[in-house]
Order: sequence, then structure tokens, then C-alpha cells
Amino acid sequence: MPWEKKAQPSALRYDEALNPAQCEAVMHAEGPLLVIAGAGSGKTRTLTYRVARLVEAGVPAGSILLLTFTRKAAQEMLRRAALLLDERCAAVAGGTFHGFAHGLLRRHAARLGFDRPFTIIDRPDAESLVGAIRKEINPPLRAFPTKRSLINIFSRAVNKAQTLEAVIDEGYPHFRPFLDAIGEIQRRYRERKVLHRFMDYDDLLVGLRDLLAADENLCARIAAAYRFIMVDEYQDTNRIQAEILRLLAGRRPNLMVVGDDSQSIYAFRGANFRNIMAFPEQYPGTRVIRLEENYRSVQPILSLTNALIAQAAEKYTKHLFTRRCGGAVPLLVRTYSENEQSRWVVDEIRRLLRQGVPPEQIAVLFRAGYHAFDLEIELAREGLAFVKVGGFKFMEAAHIKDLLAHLRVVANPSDRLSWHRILLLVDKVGPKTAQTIFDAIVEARTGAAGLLDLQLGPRLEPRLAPLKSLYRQMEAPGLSVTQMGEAALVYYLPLLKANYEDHPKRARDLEQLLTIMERYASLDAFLADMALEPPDHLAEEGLHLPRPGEARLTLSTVHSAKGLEWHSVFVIWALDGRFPSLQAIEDPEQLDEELRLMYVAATRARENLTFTCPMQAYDRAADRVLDRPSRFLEALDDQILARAGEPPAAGPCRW
DNA sequence: AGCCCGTCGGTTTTT
DNA sequence: CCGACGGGCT
Repeated sequence: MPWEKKAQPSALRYDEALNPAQCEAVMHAEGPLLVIAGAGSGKTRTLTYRVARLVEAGVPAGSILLLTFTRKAAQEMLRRAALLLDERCAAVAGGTFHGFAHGLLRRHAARLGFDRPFTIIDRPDAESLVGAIRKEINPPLRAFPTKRSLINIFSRAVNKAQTLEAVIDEGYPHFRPFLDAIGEIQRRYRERKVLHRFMDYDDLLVGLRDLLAADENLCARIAAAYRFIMVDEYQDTNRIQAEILRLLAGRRPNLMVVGDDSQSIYAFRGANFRNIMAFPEQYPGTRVIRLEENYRSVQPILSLTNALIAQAAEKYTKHLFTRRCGGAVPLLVRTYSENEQSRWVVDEIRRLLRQGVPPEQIAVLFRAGYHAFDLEIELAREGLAFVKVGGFKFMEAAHIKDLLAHLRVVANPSDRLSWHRILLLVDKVGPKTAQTIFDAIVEARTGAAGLLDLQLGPRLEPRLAPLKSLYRQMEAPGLSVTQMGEAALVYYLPLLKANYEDHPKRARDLEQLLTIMERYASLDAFLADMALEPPDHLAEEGLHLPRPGEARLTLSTVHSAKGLEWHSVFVIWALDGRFPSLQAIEDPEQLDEELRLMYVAATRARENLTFTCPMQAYDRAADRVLDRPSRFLEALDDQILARAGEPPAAGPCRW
């Protein structure tokens, strides 16, 4: 290798720090490489060492691209690489596909026909937009897809590169009669996004793919800038992402992808776990390395997870082993009710804490965000501090969205969603008035300040005067992001107090948001980050590091727990119909994905793994009583999974 | 009559 | 925490 000739004798002892398979992956030089990395097999370690290795060998850090599922994951790897080697590693280009796409699109916005900045809209924004269009076409009341389903359908079509018709026939046959109407909504949704200068998440990926595909010279220039590309969690990438990689990698692909087909859990987002197995066909000459030694879990946990994944209809090719013996057999506990489940988990957590397990080494995992509501109440009652990851997002809290809306219209005055939000907060202004005002603002063509020129009726003028005053302030040149945020907050605080009982807590959130703004030199960059990489809880992003006493346990959806590990893990609601979820049990493909999801949950645990479920729960939507533990667990025998059931009032529980 | 505003029920998973 | 819904204000 040309870059290897310059390399100094290695200071890092790779062969001591890594097992042979990991070492082979780290020392791999050029050409395509596929690493099939089982759960807990040191995947992050391998990627980290490879970054260090490339930098140590003299590859400029800026020409290495590390694509991960979250920006945090990339930062963590680069931080660790910098600890191994030196600060050069921090200069590696890294982040999510969406973040990377966004950066390039901003730089080349002109080519995409955006003469002015665009706004990235998140999921709820996209839903509102589609919801409004849905209303316009007067959908039949019954059985017509909700705005949520519509967005899911549109997104699937994009990410799987399928026609609307194919997506509906395949996944939503009951919507077949509405195909034409759905197509019309999709057409208007696209139109509306252009009109308001919106890009949704999918548009970022498609935009980058099209940018690279349309301009060979530009593509070659960008590709040349990244001589080594590494992709984490490859099993969860979709077709567009694969195309982007193909375009970036060029003819001499120095492309390393790492993943685990048995941990693919994003099919609903267009990911296909078969992509990872197809990689060697797509890139002839691919070296394939398997990491099969698990360093994370004790033998009883690994025995359970191996037995779990063996149930998959689609067989996977790895067999994980561990040298970590000892440890308890995982346990399934049935409780009488949901609340009893919560209290049982709380008691167990207390016991672990007494034994000296630190709170940040304990996690409770669940299939869906709302499954934890009851537990959250119990934990709060007991004074146990926790962070919740996944489910409802911090950024989706109304007060955060309100404040951001006031800034978004400054960056993009065509942002109808934000204007709508801002105007509805004004007393006596509803949807109709808001629309009228928005039309007038667009007509005025003078940016957010277009509001200033509006001639409003005598009824509205006094009510909108404070808002006008805000945007007069915003017009001042050279305002920093924080100054804009402060101005918006001064305007918004009275509304906050009027609308929310818990306004002091919300006001503190907004103060935190202001401290985050201080890091940003441009409003666009701040808003883009809030849409692409929102902080999942503001406290952590604040100025002070958590003090020792502030350690908190983790509540997380299984999806958000991917890639993480804890000493002790509880999986709650392991009830058939909840996990696997009812929506999935009819379809073998979806059922397999639920199984992989359960596998991801179970493989997070190092020492203790406990499943719990209430004995029965009524599912309103399906009008069914759920009263069996998850079929994935029922299939396991007693040596692999121990059972404990609180006897019902009538007598001992039968298995 | 048009529009605003309070109340009530259902909610997969994510960039 | 959003949508549908009905009461009441202009």
C-alpha cells in the first residue's frame, strides 16, 4: 500500500489488544471488507482500532469517513481512537447518513434548485403537512389511512425504491381501494415541500444520491475526498444508503462495513437484513471476517440468546461463544397486573442498588415507549432517577417546538408549519386566521419581517403587536443565535405561563436550549442539528457534567438500546401481543423482525437478564385478552429460562 | 355562520 | 400529546 510505506513502526500493539479476527479486520488495508460482528463481539473496539490504525499509518484523518447510526456513536468511537493514538483521530469525518447528506446538500444547495435555505422537517412536521393535505381531499371517514400510515407508506416507497402500488399491495393491502387518493396526497405532499422549502429525512438521502448520480465530476471530487469509508450497523441501511455508498466508494472501493444480520430491526424504515449478505456480490473481492467471540455476556445469557435466535425462520450463520462462565440463568416473572410488574421491577432495582450495582449499569427495555408509563410513575414515586430514551422525544415536547418555530421562520419565512404554530398561540387566532395571515406574509416577500408590513384589522392588530415587535428585533443585523433565542423566549414566556401548569419545569428546558444555542455560529446549523440529532434529554447537554449522585438508570425502547450494554437488564411487557406486537404476528417476515428485536434486547445484558409480563392485559384495538408470555420465551426450556410467577389469588400459576 | 377553545380518548419501532 | 367534537363568542 502506498500509505503503508511511510508508516512508522507501530506504537500500538494490535495483536495484544485484539483477538485474531478483530486484528485481521483492523489490519485490513484496501479493498472491500465485510465484518459480520455478533452481539458483544467487540465491534466498536474493532472500528475504533481501525481508525487509529489508519491514522497511525499516515492516512489523513479528514479523508476517513465513519458513518454510524447516531452521531453520538461516531463521537464516542473517535474519542476512544484519540485516546488510543492521539488527537488527530478527532478530525475523522463522521456522523449519520442523514447528517452527512445534509452537510453536502447545504454546500451544493444551488445545484438542487434551492435558492434559499431549506428547513429539515422531522416526523411530526411531515405528519402535520400530510394531515393538512389529507383533509383537503375529503377522505372517506372509515378505513382511509391516517396521516401516520400515509407517511409510513411514502417513506417505504422511497427507501425501498418501490412504487406506491407495490408498497400498498405488499404491506397495506387493505388500502388498495384508496390507491388513487393516496397517490394524489403524495403528489401534493411533494409539491408542498418544494413550496415551503422543506426537506424531510428521506429527501436528504434521495437528494444526496441524486446529486452524486447526476454530476459525475462532483461525485468524483467528493469520492476522492474520502479514501477510506467505514459503515457501522450496515444491516440497518437501506437501498438508497447502499447506492450512496456505491457512488462514494468509486471504482477502488476502500469500503469497510460492519454489522450483524441477526440484529436487523429497521425493516419498517426500508432496511433489509439481506443487504448485508449481498455485500460480497456487490463488491467482488470482498474479504469477509466473522467476529464470533462474545465478550459481553455470561454463559447462561448467551445460551438464552443463541436459543432465541435459533427460532428464526431465516437461519443465521453465526454461532456465538463466550468464555465468561458463572452467572445466573435468565428469569421470566409473571405478575398479576401491570402495576405489580412495575413494583416488582422497582423492588429488584432497589435490591441491585443495595448490592452496589451503579444505577447507570441498569436498564429497563420495552417494545414501545408507552409501555413504560406506569413504571415511570412508580420510579418517580420511589425517588429513583432515570433517563428515558426513545418513545416520545424531547424535541417533540410542545414548548420546545414552540420556541424553535419562532426561530425557524427567521431562517425560512416560507415555513408554513412554523407560522401556523406561532400564530395559533396568539389569542383569538385559529386555523382560518392563521392561513390568511400566512398568505399575506408570503405575498409580502420580505422574510419573517413580512409580518411587519401587514395591515391587520382592528381586532387582530393589538393581539399581533407583540409578535411584530419580536420580528422587528430579529431584523437587527449580526444577532447571534443565542440572542435570537433570548428574544423569542422573552416573547414566548408569558404564553408558556398561560398555557402550562408546569411552566417552571418547561421554562428550565428552554433555558437549557439557550445554552445549547451558544455553541452555534449560525441559525441554520442549530436548527438542522435539532432536527437531525436532537439531544434526547437536555440535562446531559447542559454545562455541568453529571455529579456522582446524579447517576440515573436507563429506560429505553429496544430500538434505542441497540449497540449499548448494561450489567443488569429488565425486559418488561414480554407478553405475546405486546412483544411480539399484535400487528406483527400475522406476517412471518414481521414476526422474524420481532424475534430479532427480542434478540437485540436480550443481548444487551452482561450479568443479569430478567423478563417480566403481567398475566393478562386487554388489547382494546384488537378486542383481545393477551394472557401468554411472549411466544419467543415460551419456546425456551427451563434450563435456559427460569420461571417465577406470582400465584393468582385463586392458586398457584400453571405453566 | 364562521371561527375559536375547552374537553376527552387512543398511542410501535426512528433518522 | 394530537384529533374529533360540541359549546359559545364575534
